[in-house]
Amino acid sequence: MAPEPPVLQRSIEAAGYRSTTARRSLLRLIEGRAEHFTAADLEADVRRRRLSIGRATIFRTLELLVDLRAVERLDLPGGDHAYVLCEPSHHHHLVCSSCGRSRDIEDHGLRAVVAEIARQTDFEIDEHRLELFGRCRACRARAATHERTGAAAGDVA
Amino acid sequence: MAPEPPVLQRSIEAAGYRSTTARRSLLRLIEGRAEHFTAADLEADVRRRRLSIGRATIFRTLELLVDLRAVERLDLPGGDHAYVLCEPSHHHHLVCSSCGRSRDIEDHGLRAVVAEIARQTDFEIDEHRLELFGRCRACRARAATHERTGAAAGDVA
DNA sequence: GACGTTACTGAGACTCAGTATCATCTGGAG
DNA sequence: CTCCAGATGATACTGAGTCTCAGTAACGTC
Repeated sequence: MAPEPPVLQRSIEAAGYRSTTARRSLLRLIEGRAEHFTAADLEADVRRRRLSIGRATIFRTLELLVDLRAVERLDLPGGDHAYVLCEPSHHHHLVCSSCGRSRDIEDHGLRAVVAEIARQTDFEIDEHRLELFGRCRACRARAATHERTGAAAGDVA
Repeated sequence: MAPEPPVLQRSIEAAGYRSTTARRSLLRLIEGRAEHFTAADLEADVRRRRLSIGRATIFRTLELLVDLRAVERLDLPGGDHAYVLCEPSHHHHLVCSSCGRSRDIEDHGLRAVVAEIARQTDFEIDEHRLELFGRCRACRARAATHERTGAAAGDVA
């Protein structure tokens, strides 16, 4: 939860893109988010802060960040799309379906599994995507507490 | 990999749903597809054969089949959704990005990887999705042949 | 076979994410 | 300061998927 430096902005500049007001604002908003968010969330954020940034620009910026691998687009179980800030290396995501936070996860033997599948099926696998959904420790703890104290079963969305 | 009997229809009936004309037609169309397909593909099919089935019904039927786990919805790398006919057990998909065919794949050690991730992150993982994309043997062979000549002795089907 | 219940249906309006177009603006190199 | 490609925002558009609702048909019962 450290207030991140403008790391996204540097990636953008390093890649030769212009540093514009719209982009800077969006990057700041995105960097402030711990959880995954949808394009609509981001748009709402923009409106709330009275920034005048067009919808198109929001999508363009997200696309840009996805290209730079600074943000990844993920497919939630419901079928919606969301974005998460992440490290620009190959990895996967573990998303807490209760609080929405996500964390990057490394290989953990997956590479071997994929290789094995490739061998057995005789496919040349050039892309794989693993997405995991569950509940993090904090959320489980919170749920347990609520149950015990008999707080009127408030489940969150 | 067998010339399917109306197995989908049986699932529908077994689950207590009605066997209607619209459903039967759709099921036949779906069972005739080896590759993954989008809702739009299916709709085009319907139109081509002059069947009068509403868009809503197409989506409703797909949803039904997804519920029955007879069909799975998958997220293609481009972000579109597609559906594939599949076994009603937990498994994953390996999709050939060249010919579009997909095949179900089993565990191959993935379960262990997921368990390991759960242990290390202290998440309670209740859903995971692995999708693999690549090129199947046949397509690789075909590509190689085309490169070498213009047409040669074809194996494959 | 006729009947009644109710699940299912098609048409079409609607929503909402994402894209395309285009006239205007602006960052930053020179 | 000048210049212009790259960026922007307004707006129209697209296309997937949903909702509604009046009408239809499947199927158990008599």
